[in-house]
Amino acid sequence: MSETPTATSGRLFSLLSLLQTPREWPGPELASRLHVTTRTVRNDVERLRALGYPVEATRGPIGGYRLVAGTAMPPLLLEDEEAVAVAVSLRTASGGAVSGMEESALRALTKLQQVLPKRLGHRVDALQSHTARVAPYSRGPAVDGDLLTLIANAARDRELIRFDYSDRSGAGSERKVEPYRLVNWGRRWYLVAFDPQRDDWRTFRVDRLKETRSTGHRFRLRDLPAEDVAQWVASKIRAVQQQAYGKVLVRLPAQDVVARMGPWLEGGGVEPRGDAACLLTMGARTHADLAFWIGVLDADFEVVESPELAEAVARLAGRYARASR
Amino acid sequence: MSETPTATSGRLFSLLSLLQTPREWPGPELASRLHVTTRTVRNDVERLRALGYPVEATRGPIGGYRLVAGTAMPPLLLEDEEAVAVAVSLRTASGGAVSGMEESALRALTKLQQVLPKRLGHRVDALQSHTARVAPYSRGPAVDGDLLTLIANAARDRELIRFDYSDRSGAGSERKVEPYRLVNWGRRWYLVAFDPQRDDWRTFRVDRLKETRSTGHRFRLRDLPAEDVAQWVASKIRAVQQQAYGKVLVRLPAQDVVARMGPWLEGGGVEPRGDAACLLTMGARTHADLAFWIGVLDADFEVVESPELAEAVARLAGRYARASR
DNA sequence: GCAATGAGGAACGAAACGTTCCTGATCGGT
DNA sequence: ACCGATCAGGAACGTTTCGTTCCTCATTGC
Repeated sequence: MSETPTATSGRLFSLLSLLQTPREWPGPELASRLHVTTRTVRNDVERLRALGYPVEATRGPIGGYRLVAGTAMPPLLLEDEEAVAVAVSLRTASGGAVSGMEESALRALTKLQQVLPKRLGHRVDALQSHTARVAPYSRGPAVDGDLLTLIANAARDRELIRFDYSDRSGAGSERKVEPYRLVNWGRRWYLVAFDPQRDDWRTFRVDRLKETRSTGHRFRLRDLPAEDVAQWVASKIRAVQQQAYGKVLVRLPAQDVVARMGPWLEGGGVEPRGDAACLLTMGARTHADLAFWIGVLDADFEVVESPELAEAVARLAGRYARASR
Repeated sequence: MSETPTATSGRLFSLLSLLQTPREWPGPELASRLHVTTRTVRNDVERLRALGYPVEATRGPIGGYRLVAGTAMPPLLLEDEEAVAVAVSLRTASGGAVSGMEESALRALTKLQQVLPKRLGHRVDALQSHTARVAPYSRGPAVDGDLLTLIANAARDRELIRFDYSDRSGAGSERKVEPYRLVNWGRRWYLVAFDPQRDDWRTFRVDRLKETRSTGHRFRLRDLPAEDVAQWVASKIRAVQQQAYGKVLVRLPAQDVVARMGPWLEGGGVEPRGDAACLLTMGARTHADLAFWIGVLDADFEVVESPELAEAVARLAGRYARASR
C-alpha cells in the first residue's frame, strides 16, 4: 500500500485541489502527479463521485477529467492570491458596499479568516488599507471589517469583549459584555450582547464602539432574547434618522435622469413632465448634500420643494459664483 | 467496517465541514453526528492533522475541537448563502470596485462558479442585478461580471468565442477568436486572443465587446505571444486616455480636504497654504466633472488652473444661480 | 472531589486498498 | 479506415488500513 496512513484520503484532497484548477486533467497526468497508477486515479474519481463531487470526463486524444457544478457545494480550494481576493472582497461587502448581504458576507468572511494562514492575513490587511472605498456619501456609516470580524470571532469563541460606548446622548461608558449576534438592519450593524453587570440584554450600534478588544475570559451561552434576533433588534430601534428631502424640476428627460442618478434614486422618484423635463424627488442626509448631488445631472433645474433646499442651492450658487470671478 | 465504500474519506469531508462552523464541537457530539465512536473521532482528528489541517482541542467540561489557521489554506466549505455572498462579492471586486486585485478576484470567481450549483447561480444572478454599483463617476468603464466569467470559462474550456467588436474608430466587425487571457491594466479589462482568420494575436477591450457568446467549438492551445502577457498588453496600448486636470485654492485645511476627498485624490495632491487653506490638484475625465467634484468640499475656492476649468465652474455657477432665483 | 472533556496504546476481525492485467468504447488526426 | 490518444471497468491478489472495544491517564470547570 502507499507509504503513509490516510494516503487515500489525502490523495482525494489533492485530486480535488487539482480538479478545481481551470483546466482538464488527463488520467495519466493525474497518476503521475499523485504517484499512483491510472487505475487508482479512476478508482479515486469514482470515490469523489460517490461523495457528491461531479467529475466529468472527456474521452479521446484531448480528453481528461474536470470538476463541474453538482447539487452541493464542494469544498473550495483556493490559491493564496485567490484566498486574499476573497477575504478583501468579503470585507468590502460586509462593510456595506454590497447592500442586502452584509450578514452572509460576514459569516463567510469569519469562516475564511478562521482558517486563513497568518501570512495571508497580513496581505489582506495591507490590501484593505489601500482599498478604494465607496464615495463618502454612501448610505450608513462605514464599519471597519476588522472590527466586525473581531466581534464575530469573539462570539464564536464565547469570549467576553470590552469596549467604550457612546450612546445617542453622547455619554460614554465602558462596557464588558457577552457578544452573541451581529445584525445588519437599516444599513447599520448592531451587536446583540448580554451585559452581566446590568444582568440584561443590550443592543449596540457597532459604529459607536471604540477601543473594542477581547478579554480572553469565556462565558457559558445563554438563550437568546428572541427566536428572530433581527426582528428583535428592529423592534428596539425607534426613530429612524431624520432625512432631508426635496423636489426639483429638471430640464432633462426622465430616462436620462435615471441613467445618471442610478442607485442614488433609491427612496426617490422621477416623474416625466413632457419629453424634455421631469420632477425629481430625492432624499439625503442634509440639504447641502441634496444641493450637491443635483449637480451631477449637468442640467438646468428649479427648486420646487423645500425652502431649506432652496437655501442650500443659493449657498452653493454663491460659492461657485465667487470662484468664477 | 462502515457501511459504504469511501466511508473514511467521506467522513473526513463531513468532519472538516462541521469544524469550519464557528463553534466548538465536543468529541461525543461529533461521534453522534458521524455515527462512529469517540475513538474514531480522535483517529479522524489525527488524520486531519496529518493532512495539514490544524485541529485545536480544549479539554475540560466545556471542551471540544475546532479548526484553526495553519500554514496552508484548507478546503473552504461554504453554506449556500455564504457561497452566494462570496460570488457576488468577487463579481463586484473583479468589476473594478476593489482596485488592484481584479485578476485574482476573477480567478477565484471562475473557480467558484465552476462548482457552484445552478440553483445558487440563479441566486447570484438575481442579487447581482440588484447590487448597488459604485457612483457613475468611477474610474474606468464598468464591465459586467457575467461577461468576464463567460470569457474566463471559455478560456478554461478551450472554446472559441464570437462577438461584435467596435474599435477606436467606431468600425464594427464580428470576430471569432480563441480566448487565452484576461488582463486588467490601467483600470480596464483586456482580452488576449488568437484570431484564426487573421492568423495573429489580438488584444480586445472587454468593454467594447457586444453579443459575446461561446461557440462550443474547441481549439488546441497555442504558445502565448509573450512570457509576461500583462506586459505584452501594456506595450500594445498606446495613448492613455486624455484627462482633464486642474488646480484650485481651497479655503479649508489640508487634512479636511484629504478626509472629504479620500480616494478621489489618487493622482492628485494637496499642498497646505497656511492653516486654513490649501492648493488642491486633481484630475478627472472632463472639466465638467472636475467642477462638480469640487462641490463636495463644501468650502469656498478659487480656480488657479486651467482656463477650461474656470469656464466649467462658471457654467455650473450659472446653473445654480438660475435655480435659486 | 466529581464529572465533563481530550489523549492515546493494544488487540481483534473485517474490509478496503493499489496494483497488475485485461477487454471494450470514444474520439481526433492523418 | 486506421492509429494512438483518452476513459470505463471487471477480476484477482497480497497487503494494509480500518472501526471498535477496552483501558489508563491528563486536564479543567463547578
